[in-house]
Order: sequence, then C-alpha cells, then structure tokens
Amino acid sequence: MRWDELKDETCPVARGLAVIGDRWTMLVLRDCFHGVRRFEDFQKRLGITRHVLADRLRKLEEAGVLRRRPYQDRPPRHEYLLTEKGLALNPVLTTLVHWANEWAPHPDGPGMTFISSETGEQVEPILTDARTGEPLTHRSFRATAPALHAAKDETERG
Amino acid sequence: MRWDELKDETCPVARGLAVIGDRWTMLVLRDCFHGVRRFEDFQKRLGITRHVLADRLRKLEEAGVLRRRPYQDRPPRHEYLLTEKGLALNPVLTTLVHWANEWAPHPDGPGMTFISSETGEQVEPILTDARTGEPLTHRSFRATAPALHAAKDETERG
DNA sequence: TCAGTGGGTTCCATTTTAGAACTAACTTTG
DNA sequence: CAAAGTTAGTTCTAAAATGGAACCCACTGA
Repeated sequence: MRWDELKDETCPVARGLAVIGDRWTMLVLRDCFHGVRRFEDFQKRLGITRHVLADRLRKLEEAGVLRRRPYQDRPPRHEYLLTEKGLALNPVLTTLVHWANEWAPHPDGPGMTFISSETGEQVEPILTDARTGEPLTHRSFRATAPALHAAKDETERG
Repeated sequence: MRWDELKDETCPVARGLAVIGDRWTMLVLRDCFHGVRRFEDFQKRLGITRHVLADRLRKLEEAGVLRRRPYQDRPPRHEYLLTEKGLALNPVLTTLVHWANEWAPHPDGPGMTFISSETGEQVEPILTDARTGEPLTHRSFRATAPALHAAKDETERG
C-alpha cells in the first residue's frame, strides 16, 4: 500500500493518515505551530534531509494543510503557513502531547504543559462531548459506520 | 534520524511519534480498538505484509501499548490486547477521525460518527479544559517548556 | 570579486517495504 | 491414516524511500 492509496479509503483514520501519517510530516507540523515558516528553519531545527523536507512540504501544500506565500520577489522566496485545515489539526497534536506526557514522559523534568493564552493558568486538555459537556473515555462512546473503529468494550480486561 | 532516536527527544511530540508515528502502527491500533486481536485478522484486514506486521506488533508490545496473552498452548498462540497505555491513545485516534471527517471527507456518505455507549445519542468530541470546561482552540492556549510547540498566534492571517 | 543566504535538486549508499514463498505445529476432513 | 487447513510467524528478492553530501541558481553585502 502506498500513501496515495490510503486517501481513498472509506475509513477516516486512513484518510487522516494519508495526510499526516508520517513522522516527518508530524514534526514539520509541530514546528509550524511553533511559528516556523521557512525551508531553512525547518531543515536546521529538524535535521531532516532537504530532499525529504521539500517532498513533505509539497505534499502538505497539496493536501491544503499548508499554503505558500511569497515574501520577496528577487529571488522568489516564499514561506509556509498553516491554513484553516492545518490549524484544525491542533487537537490531534495536543492529544498526542498529552498522551506522551502521561505515558511516555522524559526522565528529566515535567515535560510540556499547556497554559491559557488569556489567563496564563495551566490548562488540561481533555476530550468531551460538545453536546452534553461530559468527558469522553474509551468506554463512553464508539464509532458507527461500516464496522470501522467500532471500539469494543473488551480489551485488557476482556 | 531513526525511530529509536526519536524516543529520547525532549519534545513530547517526538516521543509520542516514536511510538505511533507510523501509518501501519496507527492502522494496527485502529483495528485493536475494533476488537481485532489476532495476527491473521490484522493481516487480512490491513493487507499489510506479514513481515511488517510482526515488526509493528513487536514494537507496540515493547512500547507497552499492546500486550500478548496466550490463548492456547499447543501450538502456542497468543492474542494482542490494548493495555491501559494503549487505551489512553483513544483521544488521539478520535481527534484524528474528527479532523478527517471534517476536512478530508470521503465523497460517498457522511463518514463515521460517534455515538454514546449509554444513550446511543450522537457525540461530538471536542477538546476542552478540564479545569474550566471551556472549549480549547488553537488560539486559546499554548505550550510552555523549552521553546517547543509554543503555538504562535500568527499563521494564515499572520 | 568573493563569501554568504535561501530554497531547492541531483547523486549514490543504506534502509525499509512489498510480495511471495516457506516453516512449524498442530487440527480437521475424508 | 493421509491430505488439507489454520495460525503465527521467518526468509528471500526486488522495489521504494531515506540519509548524507554535493551541487545549482539568483541574488545580497562587504
């Protein structure tokens, strides 16, 4: 299976992964959320090869997650910005960070924490149901649709 | 950069990706949440090569996301179950599905929806602050720590 | 003129993956 | 009893992706 085969799948997990299911892609996006915009900056921060970086940036642009904006004419140069579609990936990154902090912490220090832009208070991002306001756990909901992602309530204890 | 170099990074995004930053790994986990447990079932559903499947299952077990449990003795056979650590990945999958449904929908049909295990009502999973109950957007919070993931409030409109 | 910057592309060696066949230890079917 | 099927892998080779380094081009600035 190649990347471009994934994006036509029915399953939304597969379609999501067709866009971001690659570790370099995710690390590029992380840096985008940092405010990194330019090829050289991505390359230096990530240690990614220029070849692969050019490829990932192009794919992200094709997917509509990033857009290129020229910032000078001679020579033509442009920077990479998150689109609305890209910004909408924030919860995915956030839940990943939250998981990593809790379940794969770095030996040194507390890892990363989230703070409110308004109050500066610490923020604990959890998943809730927008309709009821109730927190969601793996047992409180399941997915419908063609037998996909239908979280069975039987796992470790099953 | 190889996989095992990622897991020692300070950044929690990198440490998270060291475990799940691979499309096959994520698809295996999706099927785990479906209730799939056995090698053959994973292989048939995913179309993954047996070689890579064996590798990914081993890595997920090493990472503590899955555990192997024997279910018969002769010949020795075992099944793969999500641990607590693995179950805790549910919000990552969920936010990914939510994003894909909204921003990369399949031409046919509504995609996947979430329903409550208790009431059967539809559920809309969003990220909120557990302390205040307020919904979180990309502009309402940022991450602290060594200049990582410090979401600048300047992007598309920046 | 000469070095430096920014954003790539090209090349080759190494690594990873796909695809298929094979192994091993059973169980079931005829 | 023999033949076929099940389950969980391993082994093999060819194709694809990646890493690492060098190169290119259009400038700018000293």
